[in-house]
Amino acid sequence: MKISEVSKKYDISIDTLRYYEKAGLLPNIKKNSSGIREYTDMDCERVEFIKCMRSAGMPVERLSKYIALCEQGEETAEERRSMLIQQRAELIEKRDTIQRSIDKLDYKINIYYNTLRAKENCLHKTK
Amino acid sequence: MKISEVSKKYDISIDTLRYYEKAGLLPNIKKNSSGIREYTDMDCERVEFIKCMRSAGMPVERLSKYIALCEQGEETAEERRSMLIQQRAELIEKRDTIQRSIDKLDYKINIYYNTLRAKENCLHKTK
DNA sequence: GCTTGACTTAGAGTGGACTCCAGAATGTAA
DNA sequence: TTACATTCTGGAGTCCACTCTAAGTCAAGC
Repeated sequence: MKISEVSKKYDISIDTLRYYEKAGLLPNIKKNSSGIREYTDMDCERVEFIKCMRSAGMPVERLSKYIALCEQGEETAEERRSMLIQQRAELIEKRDTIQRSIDKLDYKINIYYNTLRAKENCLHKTK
Repeated sequence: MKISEVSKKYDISIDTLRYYEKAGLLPNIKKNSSGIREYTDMDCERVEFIKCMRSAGMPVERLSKYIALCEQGEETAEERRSMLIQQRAELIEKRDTIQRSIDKLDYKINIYYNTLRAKENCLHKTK
């Protein structure tokens, strides 16, 4: 796949794909004789994983470190696994923080609702 | 309350508190005769709300707009409410995105677990 | 052969949210 | 009263994650 196809498939800009590559998130992308990138299926899977992690806010640098470990082979499996566990813990924290905001918003939205209804009610009565 | 106390209470840096003020998130902070800020209980409540929303990623600019509406009085209640509803929807989206990442991580962590266990098992047998 | 469009690079620019700094004034404790 | 901490202001600097620009290469179609 060429870069524009990958870009469309995953809805990630071409610039961003090249940026990720420079940042070490997509090592070893093959290029044809005239220097044009050719993404393999494995590259695409990686793009998908990156997209998923980035959308949850995992920093590019940490992702880069994780992928570097992947490239080093089996002996880094344990370390990679513990990175993922760590990341998972952070995301759970983040999710819960967001949930608390949602709860606060629900509370406030309800107050507005009651206030506005009370007002309307009041208008009704004075009619 | 003085700025350093507010800073400690909510774990927000003094610089950030002043930055929020400049950005319109904390309008009308009173200052004493020598120009030193004195935060009222209402200011503090606002700081807490800001902290909650910011920790969930609500942009400073939107927060600033919301607070400006608050300052305009009752006739903006409807608009404020719909801003909160909108924000709530975005946070639910965000929370779900993070959940999908967590699910993906769970899946991967499990694969590592199985792989590592299989390896260990193998070592056991060859002993 | 020439244009068009997709690709390449290195490097500069942007936006958001802080974070730090210099220099001045004010407050507090020994 | 001397020293040290805290506050103030305006503005500069930083970090992250892109995003854009300029200048160039290459393949396909007319």
